[in-house]
Amino acid sequence: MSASIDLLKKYKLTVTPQRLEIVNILEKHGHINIDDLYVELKVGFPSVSLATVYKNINLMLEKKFVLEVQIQDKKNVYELAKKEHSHVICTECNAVQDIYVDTKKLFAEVTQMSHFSLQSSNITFNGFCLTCQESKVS
Amino acid sequence: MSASIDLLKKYKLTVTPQRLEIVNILEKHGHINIDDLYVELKVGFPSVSLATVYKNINLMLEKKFVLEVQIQDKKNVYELAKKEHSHVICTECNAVQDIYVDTKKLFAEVTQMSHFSLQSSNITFNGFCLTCQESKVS
DNA sequence: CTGGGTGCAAAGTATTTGCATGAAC
DNA sequence: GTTCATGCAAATACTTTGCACCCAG
Repeated sequence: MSASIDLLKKYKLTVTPQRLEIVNILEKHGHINIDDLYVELKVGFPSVSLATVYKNINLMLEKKFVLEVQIQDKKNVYELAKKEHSHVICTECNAVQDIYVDTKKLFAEVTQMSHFSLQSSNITFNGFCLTCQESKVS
Repeated sequence: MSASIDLLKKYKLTVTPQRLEIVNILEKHGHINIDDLYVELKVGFPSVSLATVYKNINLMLEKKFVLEVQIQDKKNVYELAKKEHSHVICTECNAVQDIYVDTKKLFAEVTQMSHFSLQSSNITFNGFCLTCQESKVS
């Protein structure tokens, strides 16, 4: 995947096989937590260390092409940065779905009420995904 | 403060001086993290242990009359549960302000888009509070 | 009294750091 | 060749647990 190489170069990070694979795993999963990322990285790099995962994710967070998503009562997950969006999380199976909500009005409303100068928002919804809703009925 | 006593009794928790003070501190601060809570609790109870703080906060979270608020890149803060609301957080001074946003439309919109059956939402905004805006200009 | 709470110390979990070796450029 | 990343181990940070003693009801 040369797209991953380009991404690393764009952000002035040395291209290493481990880094490439981290980007590919993020790409593939959409959202993944540190431990799962580590497990999956081990498939290709059995001797990789958790420290390497942390160091790289932290670097990518600094460069802001990876974002951290906090999920109530669960471990943070990471995703490649793309168009700003919100998340819907399944309480049952932990699935994370991106959702594009128009926050303009909300921003205006909150700005007026709070008198803050707003920079960003974190919006997540919790509930049950279609699959888990169905399996609960049965 | 008998209100705090009533609150503990309502949730079937033994009334102890430490617990009362924790509730009072939460009441007074609105939002506070574990460490600050611990420091403040020590004023009245110099020999209190951090374990006691954790145990009690966890109990209160279970009983759901205290809520945890996750803040991007900062330590979680805790608040007494009240009418559902969102938060605006100052990136500079960490001030947390409650904000009452109407989420009905948002819920409907997101339900339709995601096909999730939604239970709850977490909405936080980040920016600069009035005080910090002013001190940045000067 | 008796059950539950507190405080201490130890254990557990999560994350970061320092450093020697080795890979990238 | 020089810089930077990796992997290991140790250190740090955060949170939970077990247990002896004590307080609340």
